[in-house]
Amino acid sequence: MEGKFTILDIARELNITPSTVSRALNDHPRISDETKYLVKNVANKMHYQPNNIASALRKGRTQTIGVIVPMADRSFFSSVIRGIEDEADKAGYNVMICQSNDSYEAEKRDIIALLRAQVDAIVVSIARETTDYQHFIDLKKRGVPLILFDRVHDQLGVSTVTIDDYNGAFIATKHLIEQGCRNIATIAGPQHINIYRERLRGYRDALQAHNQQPDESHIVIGTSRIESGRQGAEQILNAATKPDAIFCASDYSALGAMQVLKEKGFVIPNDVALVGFANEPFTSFIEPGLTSIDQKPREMGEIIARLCLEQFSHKKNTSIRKTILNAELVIRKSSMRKS
Amino acid sequence: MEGKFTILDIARELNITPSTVSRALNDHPRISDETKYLVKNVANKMHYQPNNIASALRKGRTQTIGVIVPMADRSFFSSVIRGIEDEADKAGYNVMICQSNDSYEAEKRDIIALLRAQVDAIVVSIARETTDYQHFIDLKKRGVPLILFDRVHDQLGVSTVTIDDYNGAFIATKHLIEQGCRNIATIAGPQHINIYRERLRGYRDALQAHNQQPDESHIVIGTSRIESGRQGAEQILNAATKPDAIFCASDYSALGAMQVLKEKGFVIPNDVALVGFANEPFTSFIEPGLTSIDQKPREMGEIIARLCLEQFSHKKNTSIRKTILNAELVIRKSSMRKS
DNA sequence: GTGAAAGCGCTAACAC
DNA sequence: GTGTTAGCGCTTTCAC
Repeated sequence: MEGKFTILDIARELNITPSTVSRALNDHPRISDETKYLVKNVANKMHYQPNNIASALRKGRTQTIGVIVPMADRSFFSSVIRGIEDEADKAGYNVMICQSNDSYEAEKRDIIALLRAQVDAIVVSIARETTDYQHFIDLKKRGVPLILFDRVHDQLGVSTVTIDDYNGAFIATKHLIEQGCRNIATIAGPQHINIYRERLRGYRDALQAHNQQPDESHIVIGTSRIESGRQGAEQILNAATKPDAIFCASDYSALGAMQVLKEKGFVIPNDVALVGFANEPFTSFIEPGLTSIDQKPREMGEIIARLCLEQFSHKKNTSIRKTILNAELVIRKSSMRKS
Repeated sequence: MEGKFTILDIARELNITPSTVSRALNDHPRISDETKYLVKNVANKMHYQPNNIASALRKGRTQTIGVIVPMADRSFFSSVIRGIEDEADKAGYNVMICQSNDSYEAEKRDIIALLRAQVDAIVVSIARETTDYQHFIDLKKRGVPLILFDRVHDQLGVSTVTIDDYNGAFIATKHLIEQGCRNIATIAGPQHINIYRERLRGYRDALQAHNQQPDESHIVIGTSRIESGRQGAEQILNAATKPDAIFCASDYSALGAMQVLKEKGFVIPNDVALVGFANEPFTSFIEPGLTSIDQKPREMGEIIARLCLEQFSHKKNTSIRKTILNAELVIRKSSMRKS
């Protein structure tokens, strides 16, 4: 009972050929309106469902975009995916999602799975573990359109979509300075990942721009996970000079830091102000609310989808585009020392 | 540069026929080990990638499982998906994920998209808005294997995987009673959804089993969202008798309730104890930690995948299986009145 | 504006 | 144990 009818059935019904039916269904310009009308009518009556597999085989395209994210349960990533889906759906494209779980091996497996599924393009936010980019280079060689977002790698010569991480970190740090903080520490992310490098740079430059020199013992490199935030906070609190603020390159590390600060009896923001990065929903419902940087995930997803669609139409034209969205500071209690 | 080589290339190279190559690649029993070895060797050397589209067209199966969840960014759902992926991957199956966003229309669109993608089975956790089940009936008629999980509908005659929501609610309520609570309110979920009906029933029965009669003004029906928890808590606090505990059918409504309780100056758990449902990660990092019911999402996903694979092999045999997993109480500070 | 014919890459009877 | 043959359903060049 699967796909009961085929274009052949429609053709027979109308005493025309399958080619005409195919063309009519696809709104081919040289088919008369009458034929189109007739064909579509019969198709509807028969509840005809096109067999996309056959179409894909013939056309060599599946109308599917593959997406690999480190973790689908981070609101940032799932929102980006939603954005991609929205735009892709409008153009009749499907989206296939894989999670790398921040693992290099899983990321490679995911790429193979998506190739096996014959997706028309692959969209990736690179796994934390990944330091070798050969699998992406191979992808390019094979001619599969590749688009990177958020956690990107610049030397790959592919289109990327990111937010302005540098500026996000800059305005976050500036905000802390404006709140009167004079010893701003930071829990950064892995420095082999572009976004975390940029965030650290933004932090440093903001301090310098306001004539503060960063205290190197106040800069710790961690990951974007809760546990790493806990360790980072411990380490910072053990430094010679006490911090009065911590800028975290991730909401999750900020959360870990918040836990440690509370456990040790520090009052947030009065003793230590806190800023995270990503504007995950939980930032608004923990106590105190966590000031963070919004990354415009939905918008990002829509842009990514449009980039894919563009590549599909222009075919050869490999115009590489680097899109950088504005980061936006969302102020909550964790950093409000002045009313 | 896509899939450069085909079985024909391998066949020519070895002076055998494509059919033999196909059989060798698929470990057909009647092919000699030597031929298999030879074929696989050449395939490797050529970096041969099978064209699954062609295979799918021929076999009428795509080796893909479609999954529709209300929201992929709820940890519960993303963990279930991870479980499905793990098991599916072992059998060479892909997983295609769609989000209904709790919308009936989106759910119908998702089903069409998955059919268009010609998935071999569809796995669904029903959207909140959905009260008409015709689209699922249609699916069954078309012969597409359908498996429901968590938010299921019993009258559909399909395999389902759920946890024991009744018992989960029962042990949660019992736990509150054992902590000395005598006025336990509840913020339930939409009663047209099986899981929320069961949870309410479990709550009622636990009270009765301990000779407490539920106060009807302490039972409010909401959704599984934060805002609904806020409203529910307001309503319960306005009742004639004051509650000393609230059992929430969702972690998110529990979170909303927690916010309201804190804002009004109630101490949790001493004034009002709180229990949620789902064991979302945030339950462990809010203050106080939220006692909740773990739904074994990973396990659930694995079982779902295995059910799919089973259906693929038995083909016709429509043995319907209702799997019910045990719910597990995870006690945190929000309900600990006794040490 | 429509038809004829070939073929995308693979699989599965049916042969022997 | 391997070859022959046909075809999954659709698209697309080339005709006219």
